[in-house]
Amino acid sequence: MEKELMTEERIKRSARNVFSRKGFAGARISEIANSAGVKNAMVHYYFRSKQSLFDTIMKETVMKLRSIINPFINDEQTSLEEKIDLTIEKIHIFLLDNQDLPMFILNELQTNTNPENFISLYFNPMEDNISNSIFFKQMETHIKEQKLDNVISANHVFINLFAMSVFPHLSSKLLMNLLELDEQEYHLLIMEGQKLESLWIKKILNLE
Amino acid sequence: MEKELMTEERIKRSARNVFSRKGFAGARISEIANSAGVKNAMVHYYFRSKQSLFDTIMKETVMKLRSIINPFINDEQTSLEEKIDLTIEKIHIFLLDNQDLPMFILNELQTNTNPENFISLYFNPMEDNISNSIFFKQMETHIKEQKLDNVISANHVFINLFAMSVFPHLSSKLLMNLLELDEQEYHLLIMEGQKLESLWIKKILNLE
DNA sequence: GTCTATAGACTGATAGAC
DNA sequence: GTCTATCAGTCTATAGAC
Repeated sequence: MEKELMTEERIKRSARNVFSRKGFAGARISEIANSAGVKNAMVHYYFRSKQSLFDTIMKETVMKLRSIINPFINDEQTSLEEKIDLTIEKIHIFLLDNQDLPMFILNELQTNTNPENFISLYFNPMEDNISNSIFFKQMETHIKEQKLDNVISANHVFINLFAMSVFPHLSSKLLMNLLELDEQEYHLLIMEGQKLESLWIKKILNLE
Repeated sequence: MEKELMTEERIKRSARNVFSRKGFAGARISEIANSAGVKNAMVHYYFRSKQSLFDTIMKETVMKLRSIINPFINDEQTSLEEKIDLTIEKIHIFLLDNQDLPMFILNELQTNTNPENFISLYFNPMEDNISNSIFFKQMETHIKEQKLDNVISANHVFINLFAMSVFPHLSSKLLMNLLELDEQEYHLLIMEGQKLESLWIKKILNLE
């Protein structure tokens, strides 16, 4: 029983790693098994098939992301300003620990012939719908109050908020090369960037 | 001779499509061949192997992107302001015609065990190095003149400029779902976003 | 639960006729 | 240049011993 949980968890950890580096099609059961220190058959014993192992991993990962984001996105107590800071900070912290996650999600989304089904499989259309969140409504209200609504919409702000927080992690390898930075320098740049992004989004919104 | 070029071009067009949707590992020679209206053996006749077909496509695509970006990145005549507008505009136009390109490049970069080799295979470290471009130097000079250099660096601006122009295309499917927009609405949003991004980058830099 | 052995299906690549 | 046929290798998945 003790060992059972150990093995299952080791396989999942290895699978997270291999799937996010190679994608579903490129991942090999043998690599997942080897890297977990077990034989191929064990992977099938615990998860039946490659596809169901993948689904398990993906569901858990998205769930973890949702559990971090959703609570304060819908918190009525915090201000728009606080939410902006928090979102950017939480996303950065999460992605530093899960560097491969954005590619993991986007990659399989792209590969899938039916993206709508894929998204509805892992996301909850009611809870995860940003347009219905308190955050979104606060943003809309602010834009109207500041009379910015003839130039921007909440959608624009959200897209660029995600762009600025996610893209640096997503394209780290390419950017490190194009900007000629080593891993440490780039890491430092991302940390500095976090504060700047908050500042910029607020500047765009005439906040503070 | 006439037919030779036709077939070769049809295979490449089909390969571009399949590779960017499925990635290298997920792509099938048979799908590329079928979609091009030829038999499997023809793909090998013209391109010898799956890998060399992929390399050909990737090289051509990156070359096309470079040929669009590099000329005005290093144009001494245009101002910093003009370069910002132009970069954002050119990237948007290019990505509208090549929606799958960012994933195509990033995906295979991630998959590769040795990203440095991959990048040096398709990019030219001398010409494509942003840090050495006129654009980058103009940016640095401006930041110093405006005494912004204690808060931002040219690197930050470039990362976010790319983030804002590329990310909306990269994550279109996910964002359309999370924001509850159909293809037309999202397309309109991206077009509006283009002007805003130029404005925002300039606002950040105290330009105009 | 874990192992070895192997089935069964698929895929990239080549040979050879036309 | 284009086709059919087929090989050789790889990979997922299962059967069965322990």
